[in-house]
Amino acid sequence: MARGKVQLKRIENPVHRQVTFCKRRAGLLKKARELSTLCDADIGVIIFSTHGKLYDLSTNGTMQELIERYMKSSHGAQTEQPENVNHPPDVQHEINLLKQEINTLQKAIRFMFGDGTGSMTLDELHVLERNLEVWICQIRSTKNQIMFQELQLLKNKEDTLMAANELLQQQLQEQSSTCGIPLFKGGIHGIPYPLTLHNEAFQV
Amino acid sequence: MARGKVQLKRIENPVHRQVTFCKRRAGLLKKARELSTLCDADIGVIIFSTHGKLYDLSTNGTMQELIERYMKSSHGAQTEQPENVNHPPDVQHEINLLKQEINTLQKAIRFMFGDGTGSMTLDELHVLERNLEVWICQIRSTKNQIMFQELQLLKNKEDTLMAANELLQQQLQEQSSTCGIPLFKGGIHGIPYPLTLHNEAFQV
DNA sequence: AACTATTTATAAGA
DNA sequence: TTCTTATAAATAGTT
Repeated sequence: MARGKVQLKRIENPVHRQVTFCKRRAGLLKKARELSTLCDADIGVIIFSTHGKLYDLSTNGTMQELIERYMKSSHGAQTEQPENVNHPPDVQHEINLLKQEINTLQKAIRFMFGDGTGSMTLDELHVLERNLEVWICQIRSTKNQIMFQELQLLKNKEDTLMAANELLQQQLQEQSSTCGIPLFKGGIHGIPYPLTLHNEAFQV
Repeated sequence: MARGKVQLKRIENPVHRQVTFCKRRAGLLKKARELSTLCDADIGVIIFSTHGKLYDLSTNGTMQELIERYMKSSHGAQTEQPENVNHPPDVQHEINLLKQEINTLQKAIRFMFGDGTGSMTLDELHVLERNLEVWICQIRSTKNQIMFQELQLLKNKEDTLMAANELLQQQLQEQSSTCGIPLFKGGIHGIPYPLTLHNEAFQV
């Protein structure tokens, strides 16, 4: 783009091509980063050079995450052969509702980070408050579920350990009575459950 | 890049942001195609707009193929590191905290939209719950502020209207006593405050 | 969507 | 490779 117009075809001179590749690659990645920053977009760029060397960039999170998101979204994506699909009105309505919700959420997140002033209307705040309450309920329910599962897990562990303990005690007892060697002063019965874990984590 | 330098940060005006997104997205994809053509490179670009809409381009073959090739090559790739170079440790700490928070928020939003399953740990859920509670408090406070302002506004309006009423009544009275024409049967005093608005919106 | 005044990117040269 | 610079391209603000 300077000192001469460029022909839009493969550069045959390999040195020239390599130099251009470096420069334009840097330019492309810079543009991608700028677009991401300015417009709050999530962008990934993958470049394989002629020689198969990989250069990549993902502006938010890892490329893995972006690719996963891509896999989920790619049905009917705006793949650069633009076929502007006109949705039927009911679908469009659904879409509009979702967009509105996303918009509210974005505003909400901005609201949360400090600038809390004028950006949201009373109605939006009201809706958001309701949503957050529902959200908290879901979270509490999920927390309970998780804690319950862990509790069960621990109980199972406890049972297993108790059974193991009993077995070990029996074996010890047999051994000591066979060999005539008491293992502890006062005999084994002074320490009723030597290996029992007294777990009190969930006894609140 | 024209008619004024651009600040490298999120464009707050949503209309402006959308326009810039369209223009620069087109620019980025064009650059990608040019680089691919000129330097015989294999390039893929994935763009998610703020609203989650997907735009993509892959210059040779399908994006699927490119992604597969990426998966194979990505070990030790020339990944563009977001200048994570020498931050002082305290700054790095701050950055890490923010990244963690962003991560939690992203998970949270995914959580909220249905898939509420295993993605979040108990600790993350706990933190999120706390944050949401704080958030709700802020929202309630903002709502109160807004409502209080509106209340003041309405009271002022009421005062103004009452004063206007009184003035009008006086004028009517003078007029009727001057002309000797009673405007209503039973005289004006039968309707004490004809123009008073009985606003009960905030008397809950 | 079209128009420009400017900024940015970069091709060629050093 | 890196820098410089003339020029092509991209695009911010405007209509």
